[in-house]
Amino acid sequence: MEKILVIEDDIYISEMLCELLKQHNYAPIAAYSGTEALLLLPQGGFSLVLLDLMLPGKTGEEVLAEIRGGLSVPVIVLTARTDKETTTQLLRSGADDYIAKPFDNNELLARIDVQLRRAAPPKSEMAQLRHKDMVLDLDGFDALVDGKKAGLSKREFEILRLMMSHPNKVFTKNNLYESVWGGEFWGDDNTINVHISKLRGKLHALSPDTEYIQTVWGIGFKMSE
Amino acid sequence: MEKILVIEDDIYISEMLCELLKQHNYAPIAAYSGTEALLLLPQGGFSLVLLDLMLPGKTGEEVLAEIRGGLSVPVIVLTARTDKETTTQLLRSGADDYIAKPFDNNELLARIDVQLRRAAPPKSEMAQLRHKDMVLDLDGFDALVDGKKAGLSKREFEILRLMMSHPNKVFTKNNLYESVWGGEFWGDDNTINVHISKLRGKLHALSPDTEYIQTVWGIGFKMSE
DNA sequence: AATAAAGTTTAAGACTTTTTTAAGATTTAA
DNA sequence: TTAAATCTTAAAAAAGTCTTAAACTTTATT
Repeated sequence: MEKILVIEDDIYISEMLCELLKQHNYAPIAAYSGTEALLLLPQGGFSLVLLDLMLPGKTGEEVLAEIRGGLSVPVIVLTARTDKETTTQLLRSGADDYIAKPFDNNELLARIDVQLRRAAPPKSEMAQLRHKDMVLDLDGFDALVDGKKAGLSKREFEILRLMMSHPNKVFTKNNLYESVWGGEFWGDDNTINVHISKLRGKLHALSPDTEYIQTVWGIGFKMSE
Repeated sequence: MEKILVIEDDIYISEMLCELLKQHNYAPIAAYSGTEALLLLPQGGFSLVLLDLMLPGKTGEEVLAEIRGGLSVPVIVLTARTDKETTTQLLRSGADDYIAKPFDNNELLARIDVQLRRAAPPKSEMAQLRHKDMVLDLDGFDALVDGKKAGLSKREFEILRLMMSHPNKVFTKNNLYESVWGGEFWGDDNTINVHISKLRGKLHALSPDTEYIQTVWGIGFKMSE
């Protein structure tokens, strides 16, 4: 969950902000002065800073300058002054965005979204397949359930990739053998069964109550409904 | 010089924009319709898009959707509608920022600045990649662990640079060979293994207890978790 | 309910891939 | 041109995966 530092001296506004952020699944941390903010910031872990301009201790401008001196966290400034002079100056001095007080909750959330999306390391590719709560990471060659890795072997991964790219198809052993092993299927082969078993075992370890691979008796296997 | 695509059907505004951009050392390219923009975009090279919402051919919203479908170029929308509804929707649907028409030149320039700064991380930061306690110094062509140099060879450095720029991806030997050696991979080649081994040896000398490069059996290598 | 057929699981050995070492070939730098 | 560094090849050792086989379980059929 993304930690957001809320730098705002007005307790009423601060609480309102934190409440709003919590409701939208962020983890807000409140700082009530510029100095307090500068104490909290180096401990890191913040994905974004919401900064009120008028602060006791240090002004928002000073805080902004110090943040920009050493950190790359995105900063959205809350300001009552919306004249072009001020806002332009703000953007120039390192703010990533600003929003006028009083602000609209949805616009604030949208702007937070944009900054977080921007700041997030550019995911090289969203190369992934999904099935229920499992993600098959095609770059990482592994399956994940809420971030936990299954540790698939190559064959296991390839079976899953094949099946997940056609989630409604039932794969015969013949199908699987030809795609994954790349040869013709010799009827009396138990290899696939063993691999499916291992695969289920690894997925089961991540999420004991979910069935991912379904047996279709007399035919083969498919991804569960 | 940064190329900026100006998508605006009003010739007067378009020229004014291009003139402003030229004066500030950008290279503006004008598109006078959504369809024209979509023809120009794939040819790439644009650092930023200025998008008017009301367009002939395709609406701005459609153009925005198509851009977001495949490109990561930042988009600033020019809009006359500034109600929260519209602007929030814009940001949600992939715009990076918007500016109200008629706009203030300085504010526009500031916002362009912000987006370009965001899109192209500052070079000082670009000049290094980090992984655990190791820093890959792209200027110095070497890896460092608390200031100590690994003394990488060219190939070793390039392997590490490739892998560290996609820290979650598993690189097959094919991947590595094609990127680092620049040719096609000849399956029975042990060269990469030897280089990885040497590389690990040098990193190990700097930090004996840290694993930097992880083997993914049957597939390839990746940066360790 | 008994039987046959199909699927599942386990464990051990076969097999493949990776690691390491060392020597020879090639490239780079002085 | 020579010396040094780097790269490639080769081979043996180490590590991990895959297949086989056998015992067990579930499902379908008579």
